Amino acid sequence: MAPSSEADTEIPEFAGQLFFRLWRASHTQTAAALESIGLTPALFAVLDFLRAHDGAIQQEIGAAMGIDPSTMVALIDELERAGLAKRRPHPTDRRAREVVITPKGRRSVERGRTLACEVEDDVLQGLDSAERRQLLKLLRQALSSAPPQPLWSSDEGD
Amino acid sequence: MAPSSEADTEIPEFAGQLFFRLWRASHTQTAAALESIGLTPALFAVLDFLRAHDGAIQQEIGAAMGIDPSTMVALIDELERAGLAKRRPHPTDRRAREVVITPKGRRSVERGRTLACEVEDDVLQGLDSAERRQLLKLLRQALSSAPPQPLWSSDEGD
DNA sequence: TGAAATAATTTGTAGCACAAATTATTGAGA
DNA sequence: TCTCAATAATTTGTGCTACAAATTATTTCA
Repeated sequence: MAPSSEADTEIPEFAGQLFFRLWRASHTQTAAALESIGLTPALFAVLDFLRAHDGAIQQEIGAAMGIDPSTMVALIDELERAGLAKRRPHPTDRRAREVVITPKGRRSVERGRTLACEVEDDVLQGLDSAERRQLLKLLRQALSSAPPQPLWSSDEGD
Repeated sequence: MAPSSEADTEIPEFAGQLFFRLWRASHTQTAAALESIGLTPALFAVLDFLRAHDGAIQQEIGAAMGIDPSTMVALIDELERAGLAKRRPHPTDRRAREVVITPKGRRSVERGRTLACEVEDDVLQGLDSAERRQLLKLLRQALSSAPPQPLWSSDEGD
C-alpha cells in the first residue's frame, strides 16, 4: 500500500545513519572505480597511507587506519602479490616488518587518488565548493575529538 | 620505533574515509548502548523506521533503508522472536506481509532512541550546537542529491 | 489464458572483524 | 645474566552481513 514512492530512500534522522549512507554511497562507487585499476578500497587506502608513511610497519598502519592486525596481513600479502608494495626487515626490530611502496604501487595510488576524487565529487554533488569545505572541516573536527575507538565490531544499520 | 604517537589515528583526507570513521565510532557505541536493551543497531533501525511507517511491507522497509530482502527476512524473524514486531497478511496482496510494531517494540524503540541520542551527543562532542545543526544539514543535503544507490557491496576501508 | 514481474523466502558464497593461539623477538627487572 | 611480560607478525576459526541465485506463491498485464 501507500503511494510506494514515498517510503523509497528516506533521509535518516540520526547522524550515524547519515554517515553510514554517505559512506556506503562513496564506498560502492569507489569500489567500482578502483576495479578498473585492480584495487579494492581497502588496498587503495593502505597504499594511500603508505604514500605519506612509506616504510611504516604493519602494526603502525593498522593502528592508524583502524585495521585489525590479522586483516593487515592479508592486505599486505595482496599488495605484495600485485607488486604494489613489499615487506622488508625492520633495521633494529627483527619482529617487525617495514612496508614500502613500489614504483608501480606509487603509480597505482596516484591513479587511484584521481578516481577517488572523482567519486567524491560525485557523492558531494549536492554541495557547492564552500559547503564542501565546511562539511570536511566539521567532519574532521568531530572526528578529532570523538571518543577513542575500542576497535569496533561489524554489523550494519544504525 | 618512531615516537609512535604520531601515526596513531590519523585524520583521513577523503570524505568517504571520514564518513566511515564517524559511522564506525557511532556504530560501535550504539551497539554497546543498545545491547543493554537487547537490540542491535540494525534491529533498532528497523524498529525506528516502523515507528513512523507502521504496517509497511518488508520490501518497502528494505528499499527505504537500503537493506537486502534476504537480510530483511532474518531481521524481521528476530524482531518477531523478541516480540517487538509481528508480520501480518497484507489486506489485498497475498504475496506481501505487513510488519507492525508491538507495544513492547514501541517501548523498546523509545528507549533505544534515548540511547542513540546520547551516543550521538558523545560522537559529536567536538561540535557545538550550531555546528551540529550545520553538519546535519550538509549531510542531508549531500545525501538527498547523491547519485542513486545500485545497492552496494561490503568490504571496508575506502 | 499465459508470460513477465513481484514479495517473501531459502541456500550458498564471500569479505571483514574479532578472538585466541603460535612463533619470534624485545625489553625490563630480579 | 636469566627470566618473564610485552610486542609484531602470523594462522586459524567463528560470526555477521551483503549479495547472488534459485524457489514458491501471487499479481499484473498483454
